[in-house]
Amino acid sequence: MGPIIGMSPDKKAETPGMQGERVGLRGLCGGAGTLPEAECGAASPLATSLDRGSVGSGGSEDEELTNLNWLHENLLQNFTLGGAGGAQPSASPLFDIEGDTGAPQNPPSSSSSSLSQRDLLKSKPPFSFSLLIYMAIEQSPSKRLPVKDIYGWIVQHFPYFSSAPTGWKNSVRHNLSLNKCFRKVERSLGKLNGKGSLWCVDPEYRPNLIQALKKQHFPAAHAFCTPPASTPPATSPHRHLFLQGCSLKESDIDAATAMMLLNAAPGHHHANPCDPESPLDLTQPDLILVSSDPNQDHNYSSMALQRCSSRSSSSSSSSLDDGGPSPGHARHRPRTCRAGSEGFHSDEDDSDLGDRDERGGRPRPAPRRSSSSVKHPAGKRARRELTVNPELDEELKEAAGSLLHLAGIRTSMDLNKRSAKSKKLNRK
DNA sequence: TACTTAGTAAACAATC
DNA sequence: GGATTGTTTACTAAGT
Repeated sequence: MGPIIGMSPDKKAETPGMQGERVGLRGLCGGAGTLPEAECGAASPLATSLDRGSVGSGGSEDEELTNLNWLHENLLQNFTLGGAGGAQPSASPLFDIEGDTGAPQNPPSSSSSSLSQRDLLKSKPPFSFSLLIYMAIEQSPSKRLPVKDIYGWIVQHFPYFSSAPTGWKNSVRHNLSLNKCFRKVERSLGKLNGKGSLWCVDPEYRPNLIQALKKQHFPAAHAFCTPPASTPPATSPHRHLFLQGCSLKESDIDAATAMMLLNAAPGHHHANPCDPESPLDLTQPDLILVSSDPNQDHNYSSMALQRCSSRSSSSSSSSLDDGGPSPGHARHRPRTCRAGSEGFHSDEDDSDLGDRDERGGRPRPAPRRSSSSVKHPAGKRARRELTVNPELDEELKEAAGSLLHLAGIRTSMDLNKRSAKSKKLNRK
């Protein structure tokens, strides 16, 4: 292989702006809201999660309300710039968020922004490819997508990629292959057309991705509670965002996140881990592994949060690393375990030989390059024993109960308690 | 400075 | 045969 010129000149050129964009987009929190379904579900050919929730398993009310959708509907949409009066159907989150001010360095009231909407459309999204893929998959009704549809989703929601060199597709595939968060699912036998496999989010890593999204955006939401020197003009979309952001306390945001995490807690080892219709049961304590309390957050170090302040996208993904199911392994990884999006990898995976067979079913040929480095199979599909801290678990359950109570939701756990209580009363 | 992570480019094989 | 998909390696940039 010849010398690789890291990035093409044009991409290098856009990099400096990226930083600013990312800073600004962290401010969007809407971005969080930008789990695109929040504002563009109507425009998307893909069903919204709400639709899925109601259609999917025909689950109970609890199930629906404790779903990720709950967050979208009750919190994240509040951040959506275009939320009031209907979002622009085809607008990308980026577009929505940046609105007419664009330059994050400028306060919302600034009218000196030189970024036109066209420029914004050409701006690179503030999300890592991992998150983009995650969002795309999560948006799909079946929670699994072929690569092609992932491309499509990304292009649809981030017009930047429609005009970008096709290298990003390579990056997407690269991410899918290397990222442990994504699993390949063979198409059904009666597949109609198309080649390749379907990709889904590994439930085990879903909390990591959610956490990454959260960390990428929620701090920014908090930031919006600090009014700029001058009040945004009434017509500014940022005003909406600003006001909405102020209406939410950080605790509320954490609460929502906790619910997300509860909903997506690892350990949901369904018969088919990628089966979106497999119900989640909040009453199973072992499923709750992630705390909403930063102090209890063993998966995501505060360091990752700090990183988030300066490098949104990267930090979010790096936090995934930190937050891998094997806390404590994230750091001091041997450099041999590297490449692209291996941020989700952990050490034990590196020793997981035969992993590829499980994933793709295709035996890997001998390394093309006679490099001296030891080959480390991706080990992406390694399964780990998830240990649950009982205390943490209990706290989580309590927190979850409180959150659900605040949200007017009764978990089945709660209901069980109540029923038990009523039984006691009845006995008396 | 060393390390980590994300992104990119490229090569290659398999599949459609 | 060409396009697409999936995997892997190598490298750069940026952050810690």
